[in-house]
Formats: sequence, structure tokens, C-alpha cells
Amino acid sequence: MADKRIRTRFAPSPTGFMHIGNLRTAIFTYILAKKNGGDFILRIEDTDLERYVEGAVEKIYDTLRTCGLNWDEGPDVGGDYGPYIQSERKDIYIKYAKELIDKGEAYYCFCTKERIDKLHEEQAAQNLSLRTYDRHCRDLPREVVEENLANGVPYVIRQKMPTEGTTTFRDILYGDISVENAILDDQILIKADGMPTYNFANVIDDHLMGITHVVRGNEYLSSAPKYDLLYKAFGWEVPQYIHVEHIMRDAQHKLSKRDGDAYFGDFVEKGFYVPAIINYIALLGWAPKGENEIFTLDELVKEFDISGLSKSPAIFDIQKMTAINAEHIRRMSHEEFREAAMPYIRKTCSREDVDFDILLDALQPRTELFTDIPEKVDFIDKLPEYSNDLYFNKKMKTSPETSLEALKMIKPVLEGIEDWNSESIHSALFAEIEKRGVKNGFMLWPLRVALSGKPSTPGGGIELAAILGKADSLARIEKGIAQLS
RNA sequence: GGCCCGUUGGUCAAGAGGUUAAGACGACGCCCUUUCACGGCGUAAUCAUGGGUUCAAUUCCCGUACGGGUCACCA
Repeated sequence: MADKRIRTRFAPSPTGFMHIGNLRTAIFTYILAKKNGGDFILRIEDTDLERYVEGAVEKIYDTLRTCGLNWDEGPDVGGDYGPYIQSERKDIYIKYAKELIDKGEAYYCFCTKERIDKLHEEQAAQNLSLRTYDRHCRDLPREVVEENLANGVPYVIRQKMPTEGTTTFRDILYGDISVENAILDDQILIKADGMPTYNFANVIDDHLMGITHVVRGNEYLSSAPKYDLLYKAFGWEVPQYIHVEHIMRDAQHKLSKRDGDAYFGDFVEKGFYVPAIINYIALLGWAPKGENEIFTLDELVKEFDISGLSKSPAIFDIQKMTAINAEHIRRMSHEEFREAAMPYIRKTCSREDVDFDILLDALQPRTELFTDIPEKVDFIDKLPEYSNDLYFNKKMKTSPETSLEALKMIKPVLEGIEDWNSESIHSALFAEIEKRGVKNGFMLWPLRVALSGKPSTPGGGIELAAILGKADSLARIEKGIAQLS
């Protein structure tokens, strides 16, 4: 085992957008492979023709690439084990299903959908704890089977489950789990349309593609014994299983599309930064060894350890995710932040003649979500109408009266500044503060209000003055004086 | 309902047969500060429950409750 190259796969169905729980599975799957220098494979599971959604495959590629979960083999990049789209592997599954029939491990079933439905109805009416196929076709005489096939009677292929004993499979997290074979249904391997069921295609592909570790959602835990039996029927080695618990909205509900918080794209739209999304959802159901919990994808690869995975469901907490997002934003370089933030700044600020470097530096520690930005910078284009009440500040002991006085002191000082920048504004104002013997806030609070018309801004009065430039700053101060007079 | 799985503060969670039961988010308070933040410090808050086993159990075992999953020609 130890000498075998690790190969993992992410195998989504093209049925819509990327669910956050699914994405987390992809992350763990990717990390597990990369941590061990192995291969991460992308396989598209499109065996359900009816549920196929146009464009969904591109959405999968797009999301994974955006997240940096680059696959070594897949439909678009190729590889030695293709094709990587199940609908293109149809013949392979049929071949292996027939092999099982020859081995006596599977059989043709000619029961109609109607018959099965009726059977289930009856079972439900009798309140039977078990609702399985009654194995009507399991022991059909060979002649009957051949005659039906010759006559083109539609059929499915079913797995012949043992009726006694138990099956035990192993999950890395849960350990050994045993179930009674009697409760196992003779599951369908090949559907009437010739397509394999998920359960069958999965086993075939995982084996043929040399997958060593399977990470998947907890909902497959109950099916795992059936897969084991299939591997056993073929005489193949069973991969290592890791079943991960669900991400919940609350204690009893999974994250769902109804709540608008289930898809990767939802969070990007809400202003979340992709590395932070990955970081947070990796933390749902997995705990790092140390105390740091801020990680890039590469750091997650280094840090990841299976023993940190949790066996119980985790409730999604948007507040924590927001906090992690804020932390990631703070860690961005000035240039990275500029690139990410400018589009949001441009939503409310069209001016060119502002000092964006100062603005960005003031904005960065105050931004939790990129979508916070437009509202924070909306005063730059145009000073909003504001109430003189803003000049009241209890802590600074300012009022409209003291503010008028302060603004009148400030105006000539700023007018005298030749080289307009943070330092020169700062030293000029502080010289005045010292000269007048007033508190910082006496001067600076009114300045901030006059420049922004808002109770809270990115940066204080000095930064705002530097951002807005000399002419505009003085105009706004004059407006303040006029408004207060 | 049968079967499978789970249960540490409001949330994510570490932990180990003997600990003052980590840490993070959130809440609250204080400090810093030209606003708001950032940052720093601190406070409150957790082992679902009943039985065992043991000198000792939150940790091991069994039951109960609660929650989740599953029982498709869906994945």
C-alpha cells in the first residue's frame, strides 16, 4: 500500500451548479492526492441522461480552476485511463456486467417498471421494514432468458446479493462497519437504456482508473457494502474509503439551494474571496493540528491530516466565514488588494484624481467582504447631504459650534500647504493643534465629517484630505463652514 | 419503520482514563486610537442522558434520548 502511488478522483454529476459540500469533497480529494504526491483525477458522471444540465460540465471546470483544484487527468486534459466521461464508457460497463453474469454474480431481469412499482406498493402497504426487489428473475431458466433476449424484451442487469451472512467494509474514519447481507437489494447494475447505474459505474471506473482512495459524502456509507461485494465478485482490490459528513444549515437541514447559500457562486457574488471560501469550508469537518486556521490551498495541502476529519455534521456559520474572509483580505499584498478591490470601488467612485494608494491602505483592514466597499467609498465622488448632528461627538467633546470654530482654524492651515500629502497635512495640522492647545479630536473629528459627511469612513480626516486632494478638501471644508454658520 | 452513523460552550472544534477541558468565530468589557476598523488584554459560556467497568470516566462498554444518513432503472 505504502509503495503505491496515491490516486484520487472527484466525480461530480453535471446536474447544475457546484454545491459547497461537493466542493469541499473536491478539496479534500485534491489535498489527499497532492499531500502524497499523487494524482487527482476528474471524472464526469453523466449516466443519468434525464438530469443532464447543459453547461454544467463547463461550470465544474470553471469552479475547480478558479479554486486552483487542478486535475492531472480528466475529460479535457486527457490521461492514460480515459475516457473520463461515463457516457463515453458505456460499452465498458456492459462488458463487465456480462462478465459478472458469466460468473453467476449477476443476472438479467425482465421485470417491468410497473411490476416493480406494484411490488413496492404492496410492501409499503404491508408495512414491511424492507423494500427490495423480490428476486423474481434471479433464477430464471436459461432458455427463458435466452428467448427473452432473442425477442428483444427489455431488461436490466442486477447484482446477485448473498442472502445470508454479513459484509464488513472498512472506512478510514469510521473503522469497520458490518451489515447483514439480507438487507441488501439485488441492485441494478445496467439500466434498461444500457447505461450503468452510479453504483456500478463507480466501482468499474475506480478500479480501472487505479483509484486508491475514495473521498465522498456520508450518504454513500450505506451503499459501501454493496460496492465491496462488487469488488469481491470481480476479485478486485477495494480502495480506501473516507466518508465525510455533511455541511448543515442548522442541526436538521443540509445547506440547500432554497436558502441561496449552497453554491460556490453564491459566495463569490456575496463578495467572498475564493481562497477564503476554500479555507473556511475545509475547516468544516476538519481541524488542523496547530492553532493557526488561516490557510491557502497550498498550506492546506501541507497541513492536512486525515485524523483531523470529523465524523459529525458541521453547521455552516457565515459569521466565521466572514471573519476568515476578512483575515485573508488583510493578508493580501497592496497590489493584490488593489486588483480585487478596484472593481468594487468603481461601482460608486468614478473619480480619477484621488490618491488610491492611501484609499486602498485605509480600506484594506476595514473590508470584510468586497461587497462592503462601494458603500464605504461613495462619498468620494460627491459629498452627501449630511446633518450637522454628525459634528456632535461625545468622546471628542465636539459639537456643531466647536466644529465651526475648528474648521475655520483648519482652512487657512490647509490652504498654506504646498506639497499635498499625508505627511505634510499631518504635520501642518498637528502644529496647529499644538499652537492652539486643543485636543486632536477637536480638530480632526470635524475635519472628517466635513470631508465625508459620514459617521464612519475609511481613514480619518488626514487620510481623507490626502485621498480627496487639496481643492476638493478645501471646497468641502467651506461647505461645512457654510452649513454650520 | 429496518439498518448504518453521530452527540464537547451559540457555532467550528482540540483533547485524553487522573488536564485549571485548548484555540477560533460570535457576545460582553477594557486598552490603544483623529471616526469606524485593525491590533492588544480580559470575562462569560461546553463534555446529551441513565447504567456499568475502574481507585478514577467527558474519555472504555451497554441502554435511552436526540440528530443525521440510507432503503430508486438519482447520483
